[in-house]
Amino acid sequence: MDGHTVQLLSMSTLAAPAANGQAERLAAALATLNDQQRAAVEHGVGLLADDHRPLLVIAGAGSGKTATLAHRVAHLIAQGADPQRLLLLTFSRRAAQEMSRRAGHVLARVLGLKSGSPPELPWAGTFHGIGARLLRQYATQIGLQENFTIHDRGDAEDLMGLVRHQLGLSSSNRRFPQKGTCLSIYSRVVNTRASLAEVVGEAFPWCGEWEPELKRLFGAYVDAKQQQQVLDYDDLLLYWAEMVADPVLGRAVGERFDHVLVDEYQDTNRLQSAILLALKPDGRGLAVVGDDAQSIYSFRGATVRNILDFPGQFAQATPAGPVPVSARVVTLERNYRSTPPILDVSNAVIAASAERHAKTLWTDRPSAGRPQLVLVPDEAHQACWVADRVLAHREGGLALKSQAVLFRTSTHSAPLELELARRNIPFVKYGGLKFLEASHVKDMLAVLRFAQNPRGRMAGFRVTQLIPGIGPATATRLLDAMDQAADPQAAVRDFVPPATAQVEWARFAQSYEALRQPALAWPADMDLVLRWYLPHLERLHDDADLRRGDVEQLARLAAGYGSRERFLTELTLDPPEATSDRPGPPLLDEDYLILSTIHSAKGQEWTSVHVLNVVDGCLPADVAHGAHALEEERRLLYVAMTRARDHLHLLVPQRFYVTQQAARGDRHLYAGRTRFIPASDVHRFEQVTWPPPPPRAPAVPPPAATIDLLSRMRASWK
DNA sequence: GCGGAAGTACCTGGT
DNA sequence: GTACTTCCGC
Repeated sequence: MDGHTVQLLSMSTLAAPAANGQAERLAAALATLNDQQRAAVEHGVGLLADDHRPLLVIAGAGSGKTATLAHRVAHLIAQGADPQRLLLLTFSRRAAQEMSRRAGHVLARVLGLKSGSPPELPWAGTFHGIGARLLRQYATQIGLQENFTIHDRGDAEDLMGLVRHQLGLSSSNRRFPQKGTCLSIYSRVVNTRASLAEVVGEAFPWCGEWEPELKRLFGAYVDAKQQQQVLDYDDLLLYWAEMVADPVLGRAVGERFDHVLVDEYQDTNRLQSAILLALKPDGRGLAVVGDDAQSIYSFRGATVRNILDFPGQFAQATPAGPVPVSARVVTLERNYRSTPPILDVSNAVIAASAERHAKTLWTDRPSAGRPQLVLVPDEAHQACWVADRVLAHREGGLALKSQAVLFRTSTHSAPLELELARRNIPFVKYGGLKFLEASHVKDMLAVLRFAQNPRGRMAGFRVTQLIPGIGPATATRLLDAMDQAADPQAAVRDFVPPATAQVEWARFAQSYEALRQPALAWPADMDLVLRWYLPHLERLHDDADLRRGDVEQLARLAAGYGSRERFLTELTLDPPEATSDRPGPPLLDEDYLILSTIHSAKGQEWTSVHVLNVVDGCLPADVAHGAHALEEERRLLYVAMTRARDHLHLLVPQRFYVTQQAARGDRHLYAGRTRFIPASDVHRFEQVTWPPPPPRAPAVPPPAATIDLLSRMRASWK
């Protein structure tokens, strides 16, 4: 446990609420809130402590949601709550960091701490991150080994693919769903707690004929994971949910926390709400915050029903038996972020939404110019225009960091990235291709994971095949031998490789032995892995130089973690955003433009926001079929627009080259403005066409002289 | 059984 | 453009 926490604990327990000016500082902090925010902060705390109802805060975009949660945390602790018994859950890593930072800030102020020591909340994190921590702590009670490793999406897909192959479902004359699709179906079943039949019927109707095979596949997939002591992302929630569903363990875990606060509740799924309900069946100490208009993760099984159903889920014990208790609901509608014209267009977009909580944001910010709807010929011009505007804003005194460019799909920013690089405008991109997806990074991590958990076959399979002369068959023979051995390491030592692989095998076995030494002090592991892997990297890749940079970057990253286990877990749950093949992330103190997918932008705000490709086919994405999916696309546009404080620019490229076509293809289509901004709403925008239609070129009279060019051409061959 | 070559189907969002 | 499969020579 770190020093901050201990310090906090003693301060809050020793200090009576009124001591040393704390009450005044708390009152001053609360005075910065509006009535609704204060109601959310004070509910069930201090003088209102006998109100035990759970709390639901419906918080519109820019309504000070994070500030409200942060103040509630500070208020709780100032009133004597133990920070170590406070569980603060978010669904994304970025949101968790922001929440911790903000809460720590308010807390430091209220408790009168020196600004140099920002207090930390030990149990603030994502559902998945907290789940991983709890499962490791209770591993032995639930039949897991403490050294279990975690599969990211790629590993999980590969394992699914392997099992799919083993069951004979992969021969190409059968059109069985791809491994990625299989994993999506499986994941959805787990996260929505629905039956396979329901999920296939509703979300994957084209896979209906394969239901019995899918069931068999998923059973084998679960067996494989258990055999290997690996958990996938879904397991972090599933095992947590199953653990707390047990009355004894559920009570034990639930009683560790006096208060449970959940951010972005509209993006939680059934499994997550089941966890909360099991932790706090009477709702005491439970507070959730969300906005149904910003629900954009239904592809991950999130459901707005969690918010809608929240008020009626709880029962509290009384002498006469359990009595249903309804949640206190507080709605935050006042927007502190955007100018009235931005709010106006955002409200217009979401007003057409089919089903939603009636809620209209208002602000008393002074009015300003209308948002721009910018017509450009194509994506190249779009990139040019955005780069121009970004620079113009910066000339006007607006730092790059206060500006963001948002887009539906990671690839949409490619032309812009080129243009920015060309003009030397630094930027950082969020979302999209990950560092961890590069094959050389995967190789390195697989070695570490194989050392951490010798029963993890995916890691072992990958690593051993790096050795020349060892292919799938030999790798399988090794892993089988390890499976059957009481001591897997002995199986490595005794393994007899094919003759062609002998030298390299010995080199590997030696490194593996060293990596398995308990005395090995992290991050010394990294040096061992590097020494073994670099020769393979050189041999396997033409662009080894570039890749070596990534691998060394990974080694530097490793030094920042306390142990191999921490490194692997944290890296899987919190992957670094970018590979270093691009100009590279600028230093932290530099100024840089933000590029982000709309999904990754949630909860953020910028003074100026550009949204790319606001055309049908991109937003809504053309893969979004069905009314349900379309509504989610609408909310995506709403989320994008409500990120803007002062300037909002929506870009509409008219001609759109079709990606995913043969090289040199020039298929394109003429896209239309997104259907979410109908003609009747266009007047709310300032309309811009760029470049402006060129003025007619003045006619130039042809010169009088003429030459016989054609005969000269013929003459040159004679 | 391995590894390279050739052919083919896919392509969102994030833990 | 990539990832995965099949094919073929060693």
